[in-house]
Amino acid sequence: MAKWLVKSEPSECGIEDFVQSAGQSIPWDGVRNYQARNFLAQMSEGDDVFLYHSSCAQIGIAGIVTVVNGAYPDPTQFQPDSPYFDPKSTPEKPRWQAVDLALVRKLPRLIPLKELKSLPGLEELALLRKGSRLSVMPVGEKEWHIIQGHAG
DNA sequence: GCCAACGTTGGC
DNA sequence: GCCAACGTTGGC
Repeated sequence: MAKWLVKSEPSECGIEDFVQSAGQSIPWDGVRNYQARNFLAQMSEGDDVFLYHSSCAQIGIAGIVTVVNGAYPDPTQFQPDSPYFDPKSTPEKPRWQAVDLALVRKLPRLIPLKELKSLPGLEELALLRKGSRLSVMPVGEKEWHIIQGHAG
């Protein structure tokens, strides 16, 4: 099973939203970057995903979620009122994808970005590469275990 | 708020 | 196809 990491501002959708959704899935929509979209499309049911909090007071990995529904056309691209509306996309040829995610567990403590940067063996992690703005990215098995082991 | 890095757009 | 201008991301 593949492993992934998704970024989100907790004010938009963070680990607390998953905790409060009580096992219900949350649509992961609004991704409007082609590289991120391509990774979304590769997600399969049962894949595990790190949830990363960005642009906030406590930046870092906050929890683990899982893919409960693989990629489907992101409905927000067809909604004129949505901030994610894309007039160039059509239902016949949808441009953007979404997946459904649900909580696995909130980490006992958030792993701060600074700490991730200090961990040996994470040099390949796209998250830590300079200038990386990718919001959906694969995580290697090795990196996954390093991070999860560190989370305790 | 600042600013570096990046992605996208659009004129040519 | 090139590339400058612009908008966005995201850490600090």
